[in-house]
Amino acid sequence: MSSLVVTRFAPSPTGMLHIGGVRTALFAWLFAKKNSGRFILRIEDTDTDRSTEDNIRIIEEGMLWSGLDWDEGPDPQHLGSWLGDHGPYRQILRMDIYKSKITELFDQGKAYRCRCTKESLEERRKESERSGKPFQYNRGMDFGRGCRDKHHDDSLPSSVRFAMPLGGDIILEDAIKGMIKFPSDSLDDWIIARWSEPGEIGVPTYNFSVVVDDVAMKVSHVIRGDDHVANTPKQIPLFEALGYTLPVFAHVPMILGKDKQKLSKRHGAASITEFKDLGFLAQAVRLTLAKLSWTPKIDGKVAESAEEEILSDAQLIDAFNLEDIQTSPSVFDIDKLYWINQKLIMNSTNEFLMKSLEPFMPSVWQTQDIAWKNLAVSCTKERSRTLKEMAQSLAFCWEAPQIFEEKLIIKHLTESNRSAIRSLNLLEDWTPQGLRDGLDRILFEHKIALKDLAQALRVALTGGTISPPIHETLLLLGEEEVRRRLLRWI
RNA sequence: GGAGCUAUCGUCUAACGGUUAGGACAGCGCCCUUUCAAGGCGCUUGUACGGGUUCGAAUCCCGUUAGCUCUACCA
Repeated sequence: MSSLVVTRFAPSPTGMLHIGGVRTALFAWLFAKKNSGRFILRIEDTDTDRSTEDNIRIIEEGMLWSGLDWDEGPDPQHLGSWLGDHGPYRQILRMDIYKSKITELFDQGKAYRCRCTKESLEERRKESERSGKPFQYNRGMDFGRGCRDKHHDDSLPSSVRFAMPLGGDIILEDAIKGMIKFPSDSLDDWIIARWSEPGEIGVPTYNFSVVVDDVAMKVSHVIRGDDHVANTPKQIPLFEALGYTLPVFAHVPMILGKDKQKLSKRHGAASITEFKDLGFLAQAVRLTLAKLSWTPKIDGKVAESAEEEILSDAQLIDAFNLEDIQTSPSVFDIDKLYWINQKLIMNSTNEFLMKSLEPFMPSVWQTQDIAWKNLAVSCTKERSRTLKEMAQSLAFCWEAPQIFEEKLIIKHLTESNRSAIRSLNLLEDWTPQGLRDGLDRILFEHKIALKDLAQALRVALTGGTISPPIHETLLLLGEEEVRRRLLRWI
């Protein structure tokens, strides 16, 4: 029995990677890193209707973009092959293992064939509900009416149920939530394998395969969403029936939207791809998510200033521990993400930003020389919350204004400002220093203030009143383009 | 209906049972200023409710209310 920490993220391929899933994965990832353990990505695709290759790809790409790399799981380089020794990491490919475990349970009398049809179950459910009781298979007024003691063989179609303990409590020792007690009689004999033809064992359900896989993959810490708390008392007796020792369970609180409902598309972005397309940095997403329901303590202290809120991955990993995670859910506030993203952009190197900006830029971006890109990035990195905004604030470089608002023309392109613009048009020295001197001279000669000339130039050159500082705006456009755009105003 | 979880500014959160209930985001105001930002300074707003325990409760206990999760041959 090794003491190696192994965590896993086990999403089902539903067509998108949800931000809440990423947060859960992040905690599992941080915990593995913190303890020099291993992190597994496993695909839970026992619901064959929803699981497609494309949907699995979406999960892999989302995880990769988020920077949550896995030690075991699908090999992103080679489709269909696996990283790690406990594969395959798709449940649909592990049927043989599940079936052999179910056979084991049969042999020990801990599982049984159930011939109750959906129709008869539905009828009993209604009967229970009519008398104000919830329906539980082989519990309450349904007790003794099922197949538990009938010892059915597989000669007829059947599903498979797990014989849950009767009476007493099931205790969950949760690393985050503490001890939680569930009365056994609030549960029932649940289905572990779906309906199947005679002689067969059907496709196992989630609660069964998750237990078998977590043990087979030597998962030491099951870190998952709060929505699984109520599943755990079903799973605990199954671990025991299979002779397994229990992993450590840690249920992390949910992430809610502004209306305190589970976060979804209705709240704006919910899938990780949307955050990427909005121009957020993966690190900003990680930091923001990490700080929901968890407060990192650096040297035993929580952040006491804005600067201390901005933490590196290394600091996150170093500070991480399960005990500090909150037990209450938290609302996802995209404003905080915007703020963190902006801070991170400001702190980023120009080189990193140049590269990160590529997907948001027109193709001409790639052909610009390094000095120009450096200038472009350095004069916009403090004025953009996202990469997308950064790209937008540089759009004037390749998009000459087509229309000019009358109001702006009247206000800024006055005769005196235009005469200064005419002088600018005659400037010869377009080196940064030459331009600076030239502008100073023009301001002096025309007796106008920099802010007036700057605004007039912004309108003339970009069609708007917002652009990088005016020297940089001129330099980015370049002598030739500036002259071209000034033509109609002189 | 049953089982479970949760409850501090609008949001994220801090607070050995003793603090003027602290910080961050957002909002607002002022300063700086070449537009927009960034930066600086300041302000507004909070312990869900009701009972206990205690010299003393945001903190411990009970109840209420509200929200969420599970209650599937979904995961």
